[in-house]
Amino acid sequence: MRPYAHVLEQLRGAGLRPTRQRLALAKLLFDNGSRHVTAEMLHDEAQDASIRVSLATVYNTLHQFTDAGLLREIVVDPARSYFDTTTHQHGHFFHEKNGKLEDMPGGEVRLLDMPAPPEGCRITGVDVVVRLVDE
Amino acid sequence: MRPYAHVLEQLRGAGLRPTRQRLALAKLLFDNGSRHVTAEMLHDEAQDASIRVSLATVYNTLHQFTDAGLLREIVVDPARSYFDTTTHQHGHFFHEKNGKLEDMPGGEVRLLDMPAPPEGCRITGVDVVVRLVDE
DNA sequence: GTGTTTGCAAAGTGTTTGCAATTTA
DNA sequence: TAAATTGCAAACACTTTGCAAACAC
Repeated sequence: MRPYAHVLEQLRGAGLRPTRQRLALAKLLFDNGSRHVTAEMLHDEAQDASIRVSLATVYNTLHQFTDAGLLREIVVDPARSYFDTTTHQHGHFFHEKNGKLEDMPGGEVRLLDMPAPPEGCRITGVDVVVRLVDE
Repeated sequence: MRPYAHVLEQLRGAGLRPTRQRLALAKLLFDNGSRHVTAEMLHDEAQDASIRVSLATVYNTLHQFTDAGLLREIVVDPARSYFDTTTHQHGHFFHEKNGKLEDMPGGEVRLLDMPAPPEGCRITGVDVVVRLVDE
């Protein structure tokens, strides 16, 4: 459980007003441990919790939180964007059958023999996705 | 340069007739070394080479080639799908600025301390993408 | 009050699909 | 000739945008 004040602080730091919608979405995202959500999943969840918020605002909020460093966008599925509440470097298991995404246990993933990046380029992130099917 | 007969063979093996469109696209894809293309890129290229082929057919062909094991789909950009002519396991550098994708040199990427997949699951692929920006 | 944020509906983007015409074997 | 393939345009799913109304400070 992340302390609630932390989010308020981060929002302020990013110049984002703590509106009803943003606070409610932050609560859903950060009060339930490590999470991996799509815009639609979060929107449905808000509806279920009787939080009135439009899908457009959910999209905006997810991107604003990502820009503020509260979320990390994970690209695994060409059809939709996932957002991860765990922002430090770590790998993922992706279940192709049902679209479920989960953190790989065991902390940071390290690569053996990582080549140097091309001349003049800086690494902004290393994504490791292990794709799974039921057997 | 992959021998041309190889593609014909693979197409036949997958039950795909070697049509004018498929052969022309195969030529563009496999006669120029390691390539990373989107449907639109390949379509434009075909146009430039005066090959009449519709975008829908390019999409179909890319997926048929992928199912036949001639291509590998790489998910790096929520906005579009990339297809890689190198099908064995290897990592990628992705230039966020211009959307260029390139193979990481040095052969297969190995992960340190890879945790076992969840119970009852089989690994179908390991994707490693290093994201880059110019500095 | 002033500037930000929201919600709606419309527009946008990449991709897929239905179906008649064409092509392959 | 029978079955597969193509091309077009329409349909699709997800995401973004324009703008008036609502809200935060």
